[in-house]
Amino acid sequence: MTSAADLAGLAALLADETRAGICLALLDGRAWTASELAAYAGVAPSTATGHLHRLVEGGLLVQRRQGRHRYVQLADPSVAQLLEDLSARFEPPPDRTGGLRAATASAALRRGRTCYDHLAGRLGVAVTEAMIGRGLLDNGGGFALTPAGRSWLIDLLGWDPAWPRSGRRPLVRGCLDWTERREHLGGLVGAKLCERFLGHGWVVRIGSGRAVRLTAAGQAALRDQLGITLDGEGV
Amino acid sequence: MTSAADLAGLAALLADETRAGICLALLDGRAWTASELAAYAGVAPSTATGHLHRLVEGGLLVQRRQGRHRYVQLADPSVAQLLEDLSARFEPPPDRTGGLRAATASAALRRGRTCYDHLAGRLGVAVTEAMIGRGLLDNGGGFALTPAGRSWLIDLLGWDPAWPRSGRRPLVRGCLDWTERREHLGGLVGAKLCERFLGHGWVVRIGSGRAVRLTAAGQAALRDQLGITLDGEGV
DNA sequence: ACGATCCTTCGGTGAGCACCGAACTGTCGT
DNA sequence: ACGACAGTTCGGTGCTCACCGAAGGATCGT
Repeated sequence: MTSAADLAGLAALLADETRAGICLALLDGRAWTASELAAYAGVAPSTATGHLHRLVEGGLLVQRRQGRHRYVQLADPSVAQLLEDLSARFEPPPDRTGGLRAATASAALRRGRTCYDHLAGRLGVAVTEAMIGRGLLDNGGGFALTPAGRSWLIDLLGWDPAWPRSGRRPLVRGCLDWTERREHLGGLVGAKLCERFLGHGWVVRIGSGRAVRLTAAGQAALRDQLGITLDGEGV
Repeated sequence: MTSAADLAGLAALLADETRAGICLALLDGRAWTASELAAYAGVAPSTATGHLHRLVEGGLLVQRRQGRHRYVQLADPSVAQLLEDLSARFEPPPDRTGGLRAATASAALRRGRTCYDHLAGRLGVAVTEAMIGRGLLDNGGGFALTPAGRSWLIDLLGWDPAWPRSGRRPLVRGCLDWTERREHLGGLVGAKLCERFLGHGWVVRIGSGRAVRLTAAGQAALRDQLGITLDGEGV
């Protein structure tokens, strides 16, 4: 028997626009630092500290301290699921053939989607895993780029990851995928890859959401570049 | 793209303990009057009025005016789903074998569960439908008990529904089942039946949530008493 | 050792809001 | 027509809480 106080307490965590914004930002699966989130939400660092404490206390977020940084992240794929369920009430009505459409929409999301600015879902995970051994090193809990990976990226993107970078965003970063329960590739390289995939029409967005579909050109490119075969399909 | 303000606004509706309690009460699918809810939540009628306005405005509840009464009800099965998703975070962890377990858990809920204090799901609907024509009258949108139904209950429960009752809770009441999209039996009789089913071990709770499972004894009882056959199973 | 950076703790301020009682409107029963 | 009852509107009160700036760790780079 769940008490009303429990439910109210959980809801109160999301009832503030700043905290809600923080949670939505974290929906990308990345771990953000406290000040990144403060800047993103447009509040003072001291204010963000308080919010993060409440969210961690409430079990929605987990934190990891690393030197003088405090990284926070959604606690659990179920939290992401919850946030997406809540957000789903605002998306344009799924309408038309109701249940079926909803089911195929969620299937499409599992198949492929953007996560923040990189690829996720089965597509994102497949690309990531194909890159492992082709230039991406998976050293348990983190990714790294080998020289071979660097030249592969230069060939594919015409972009050298070793170029001096402005921001401090890491080149490669693991990002937990909550439909696949595996990591996919985030970070600057993940974003560049996604940009190129979209730019070349290898994947196209389905509607206005985050779901993407692999095109025929994309299938060919994946076969040539990474030696993997995926069917685009569906809807 | 869902804005943080939307999410915060939705969450704020549930972030108050009184409103949360009202929504949980309405999880039984019944339509309550404003003063019933005020009494239930322990606040003044004027306070309840305000809360109900906000909840209706926010789309979580719908209202129906009938004479001097104002009946409110969850707007939609998806609202009930949302409330259950949120509440699920407080039930002891379903754990073990993760994803599969989650799928079977939701299947178990569809199969049989308690709804407030009576039976719901396929089990609840099957029992209700078997009782129709055996003493339960379905006069479109409401149930009523015939004399035959009364003696059936006396035989089965050793409890006479015609006894003077303390509260004002109706004897029988239809309760919309959002997995079956049919009505099942609520009210005092529904509660007594559920109590007896549990007390006799005809159904047992699965874990500590609301899901229940029909036992072998329960299958026999349903066959003898109502002439229906259901398989218990799963998990 | 030094300053820069990240984060935290601590008052203080202001707005929002949950609550009530009292007065009012509408509906029902007799 | 009358009182009883369901619900509403309207001030007024008090608490919670989001926010900031200033000051104080803690850690990093040099």
